[in-house]
Amino acid sequence: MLYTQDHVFVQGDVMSVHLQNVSEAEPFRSCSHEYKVSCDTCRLSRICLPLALNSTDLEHLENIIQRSKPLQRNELLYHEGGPFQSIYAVRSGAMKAYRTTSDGREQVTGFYFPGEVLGMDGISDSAHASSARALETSAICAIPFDSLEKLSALMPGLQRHLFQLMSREITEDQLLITLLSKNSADERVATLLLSISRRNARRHLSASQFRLPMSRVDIGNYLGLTVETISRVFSRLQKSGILRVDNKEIEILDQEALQLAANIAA
Amino acid sequence: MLYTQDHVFVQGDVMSVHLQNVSEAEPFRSCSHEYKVSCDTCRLSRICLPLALNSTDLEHLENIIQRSKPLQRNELLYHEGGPFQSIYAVRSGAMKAYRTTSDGREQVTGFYFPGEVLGMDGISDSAHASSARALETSAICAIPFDSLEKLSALMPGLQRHLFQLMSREITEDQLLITLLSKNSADERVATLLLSISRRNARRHLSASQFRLPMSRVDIGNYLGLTVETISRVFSRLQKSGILRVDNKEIEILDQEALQLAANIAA
DNA sequence: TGCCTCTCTTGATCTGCATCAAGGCGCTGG
DNA sequence: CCAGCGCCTTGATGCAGATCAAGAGAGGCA
Repeated sequence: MLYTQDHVFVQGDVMSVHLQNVSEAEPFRSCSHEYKVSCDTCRLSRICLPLALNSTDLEHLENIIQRSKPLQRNELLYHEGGPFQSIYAVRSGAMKAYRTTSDGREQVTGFYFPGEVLGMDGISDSAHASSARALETSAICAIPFDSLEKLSALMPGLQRHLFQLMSREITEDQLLITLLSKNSADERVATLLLSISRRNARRHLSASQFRLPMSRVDIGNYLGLTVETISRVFSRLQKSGILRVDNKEIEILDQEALQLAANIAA
Repeated sequence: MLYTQDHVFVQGDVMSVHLQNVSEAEPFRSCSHEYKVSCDTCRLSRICLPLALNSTDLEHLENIIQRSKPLQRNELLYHEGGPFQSIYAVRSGAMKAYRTTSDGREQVTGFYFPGEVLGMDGISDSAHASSARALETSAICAIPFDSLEKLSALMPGLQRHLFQLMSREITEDQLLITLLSKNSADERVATLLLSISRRNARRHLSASQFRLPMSRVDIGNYLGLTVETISRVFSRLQKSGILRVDNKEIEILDQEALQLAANIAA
């Protein structure tokens, strides 16, 4: 129905095709020279792995990280039920994670920007509990989890960092739960915009002007609202002078008013 | 949270004793002989600590676990913003976890029954991101996290179980997100009842008859609904012959119909 | 024993968002 | 260049659940 459109159109088939073809299906298995990047030259390392790792430790970590050619828009990174092997760090682009309900609808559970890590929900039973798809062309680092486990037993800082990363994911999910349970449509949208704004700032990008990588459908899905409502909220916020909206281009004109509109805990 | 029924759990339910002395403020700081219990005699160990730990490992784990006198109904176990020191396993009774929004309202983020572990949201920044309160008289095992970290670096099985435990929490939060975002009042309530039923079954209690430890207010809060709606849904489910409701006593008369009413992915 | 308070239930009404419907804009490919 | 399809916007209407209101139980305590 409403939410199925971009989902019906491909996935399953494309994925199974990919699964037959080694290089496509397991893009991270063979990392070629061309995508070689190292953590210590990565501009995101401060965000992505803010470990107090010494250089030998960092080298060990780098040795297990795999990179592949970038994912194109709408390409799947992993899918629900598929074998869990790695967690993933976004290097560039943007991803969405979602699960599919029994009646075939999607629930978007999160958006992931450069420096952020996804895929940790697959650890508990060795299968991914959600799917992840590129919202635009995206470069991803895959970190094989079994190697990571072994390494982190040897490197206390890494172990702690992993626990913290997962704990943060829990905290953020709880914030979303609260948002869905207690806040109005306007508040939800305002909160999402502020979240994106903050995450941009963390990467030294503009906190007030950015392009949304996701569609209105995805936003609505994530926030438990319909496309129409998202569209109306954007119009409303624009009319009241808080935002300038031009399709996916957003400019926050009045940060304080937006914060007020979000009306949530810190 | 929802859907926890058949997972593998980790931790420690059980436990041992020790500690130095007691105060109301830090109930676990001090604990005495009287609360001595050991993991290997705990009826919940299969649920709480299904580790393939050998007896030496188990002994090590037990040595770090602290127990105190039971919490009374409405007593706080930890509170939002308070220093994070331990994660907690419920031995008996029931707990709720919740966060407080900026405008002072509560959002219940989970209910925890014997054998289940809570408090992991505090790891990321050394302060609890939520509060936890006893719904009834409850016995709790505290597991100091720094000791647990050190132990788990030495015991690969323990490390893995911790990762799995946290991953499971993420997965369950995502199911709640989906429930709040996509399901009707009836579906939400039915899903919660089924979740509680399954978790009872896991502890070899009746899956069809039980007493809800939480109030209608807490249920509504957790499910993003008002008390009145919860009450009406209970009445409706009773009228249709699916439940027998007598205040907090619930009997599931038609499991299949309830499952149908829940209408969610497995 | 009876009062007080807290929790739950039920009814009446209101409202925010979903749903239904229609049209516009901006790609992309012929 | 236009056709067609995604994607977005806007308007009209409907409905699930919130809100408001009023009692009824049930437990704690004097």
